[in-house]
Amino acid sequence: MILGDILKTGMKLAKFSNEVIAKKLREIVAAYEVKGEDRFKIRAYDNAATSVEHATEEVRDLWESGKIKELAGIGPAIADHLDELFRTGRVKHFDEVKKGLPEGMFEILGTPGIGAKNAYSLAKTLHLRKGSAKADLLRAARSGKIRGRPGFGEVSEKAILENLEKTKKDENRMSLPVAGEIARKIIDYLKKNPKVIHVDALGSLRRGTATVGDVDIAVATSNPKDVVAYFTRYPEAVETLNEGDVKGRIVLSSGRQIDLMTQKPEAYGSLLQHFTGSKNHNIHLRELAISKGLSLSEYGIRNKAGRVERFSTEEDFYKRLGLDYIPPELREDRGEVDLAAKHSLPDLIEVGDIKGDLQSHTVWSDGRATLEEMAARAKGKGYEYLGITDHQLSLETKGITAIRSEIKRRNELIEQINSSYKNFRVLNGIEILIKADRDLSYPDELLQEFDYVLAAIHTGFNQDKVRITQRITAALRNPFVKILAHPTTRLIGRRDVIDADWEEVFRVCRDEDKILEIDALPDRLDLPDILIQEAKKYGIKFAIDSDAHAVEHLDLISYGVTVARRGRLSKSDVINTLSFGKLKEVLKIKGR
DNA sequence: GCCGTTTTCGGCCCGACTGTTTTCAGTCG
Repeated sequence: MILGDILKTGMKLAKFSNEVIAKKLREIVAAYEVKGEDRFKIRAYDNAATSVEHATEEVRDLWESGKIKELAGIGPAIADHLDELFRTGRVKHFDEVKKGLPEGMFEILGTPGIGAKNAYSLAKTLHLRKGSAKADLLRAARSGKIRGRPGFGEVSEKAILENLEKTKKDENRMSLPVAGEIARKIIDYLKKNPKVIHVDALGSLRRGTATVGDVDIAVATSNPKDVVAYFTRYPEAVETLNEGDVKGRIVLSSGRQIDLMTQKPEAYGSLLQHFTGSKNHNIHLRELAISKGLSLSEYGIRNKAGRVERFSTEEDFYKRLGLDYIPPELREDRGEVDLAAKHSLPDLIEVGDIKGDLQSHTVWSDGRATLEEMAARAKGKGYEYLGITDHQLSLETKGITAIRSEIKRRNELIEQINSSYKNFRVLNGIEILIKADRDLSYPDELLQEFDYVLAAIHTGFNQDKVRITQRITAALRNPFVKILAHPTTRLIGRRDVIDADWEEVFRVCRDEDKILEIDALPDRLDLPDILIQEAKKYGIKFAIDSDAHAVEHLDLISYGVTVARRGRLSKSDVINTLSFGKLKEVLKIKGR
C-alpha cells in the first residue's frame, strides 16, 4: 500500500519519512524548473531536499520538538509548508505549484537522464497517466514512440528504456542503512518487552547485501503469542496483516511490510539460520545434510532416528553439520560451505580494525564541514589519521600558480592542526578526475605536491569497454596516483557499474602496486563484493573509505567494512588497518 | 527561498558531458 492510499483510507496519520519529504520537495523543484521560476528559489528547494535526505534525524521528530529550522536550508517558508504537511497531510502551496502540470511527470522524475524539462515534455506529449506513468513510458520506449520528439533521438530512447527497466527491477529494494534503521527501531521496541529474550534482523539485511528487499525480524521467546501481539502494537504500524500464534505481519506508514517470526529459545538458532539464508546457501546445506542422513528445516535437524534436534545457537547448528560457524555475510553459496568444512574460512575484518580514513571532503570542495571539524571527529573515533581528499580546483579558470599557492596554504593549515594533536595526523590528499580523454585533470607537477592521490571517474560512464579500461589503467600507471577511488562508479539503483575489463584493471593494479578503494557510501558500496573477492586473488590491497562529505558520514565506514567482509577480506588486506607509520610506507608519504 | 564575523538586503558555482542541435539545452555533480 502506498502513502496516498493510507491517507485516503483514513488510517492513522502517516508519519512522513525523510525520503517522502525529500521527494515532495524535489517535485516542487521540478515544477518550478518547468515553470521557469527564479533559479535561486529553485536552488533553495533543492538545497532543502538535499538537507532532508542527509538529515541524521527524522524531520518529523525535529518538527515535533520545534527544531525544524535547525536543519540547514530550511527557512521560514519551507518550515511553514512542512508544518502544514505534518498537521494536515498536504500542502496547499505545493498543490498550486504543481497545478497545470501533468501528474505523470512526477512519477518519471529521478529516472537517470530524465530531469524536469524532459519529464514534463514526455508526460505531456505521450499522455503519461497518473499511477502508471513509468509503465506508459516504458511501453512508448519499446515501441519507438520517443525518438523523433523534440530533443529525443534513438540514443536517448534506448537510454530511457534501459534505465526504466533497471529501476523497475530495483524500485522496491531499500538501501542498507534505510533497512537497517527500520530494523533498529523495531528491535529497540521489541527489546523493551521482557518476554523477548533475543531479537535479530533476518535475511539480506543480516547478510549485509547492498540492497534489501524486506525487513524480517526474529525473536526468541517462551511466550510467542504475547510477543506477536506486542509487535502488532508497534507505534509506527498503520495496519496488521497477520497476527498468529507464532508469527505476525504489520505495515508501516511507508507501506513497508514487516514480518516477525518467533521461536522458543532452545530452537532459536535454527530459526535464525533458516531465515537468514541465502536461499542458495541453505540449499547447499540441505544437500550436505542429506549426504549425512540428516534433514534440515527452520525447526532443527531431523536425524536418522527421525527425531528433530534443536539448536539454541547457529554455532551449534553449523557444528552439528561438521562445519565452522559461517558469518552471515558469507552465506551466498560461493564456496563458503566447503571452506567451513575444511576449517579454512577467512578471518574477516571488523570495524574495530580500522585505524583511519583515506577519502573525505571538506568545505574546500563539496563537503559540509571544515577541516578542523572533520579532524576532530576522526580523532574522536579513535583514528590515527584522516586523509582529506577534496576535489581539484579548475586548472582552466584558476591557473597553475593560484592552485599551487592554494595547496601550500592547505599544507600550512594541516601542519598547524597536526601540531595541535598527539598521535593523530591529517594527510593532504586529492581526488582527481580521470577525464574522458583519459588524461588526469592535474599535471604531475601539481600531483606531486600532495601526500597521495586518489583517481576517479566522474564522467563519460557510457564509453565502451576498451576506452574505459584504458582510462583506468592509464591512471593507475601514473606514478603519483596511489588509490583508484570507487572503481566501478555504480550508484545503487541508479547507475550501473561501468563496463571495464576488470581482470586487466586488476593486473595493472597489482603490477603498479596500487590500492583499490572500497567506498562505504551506502549508495555506492564500491567495489562490489564479488569484484573484491576477485581482486583479492591478485594479491591487491584495499582501502575502506567513508567518502565523507560531513562529520557524521565518517561513521558510514561500517557499511564499507560489511562489503569488505562479503568480499572475504581480512584485516591484513586493508591498508587503513595499519598504524600511521606503516601506512606512510605503503603510500610512500614523506614528512608528516 | 535561504542566509549572515559582509546580518534584514543582496548575493546565491558553474564546468563537463551528452545528444541533439547547427550553436545549444538539459542533466549531473
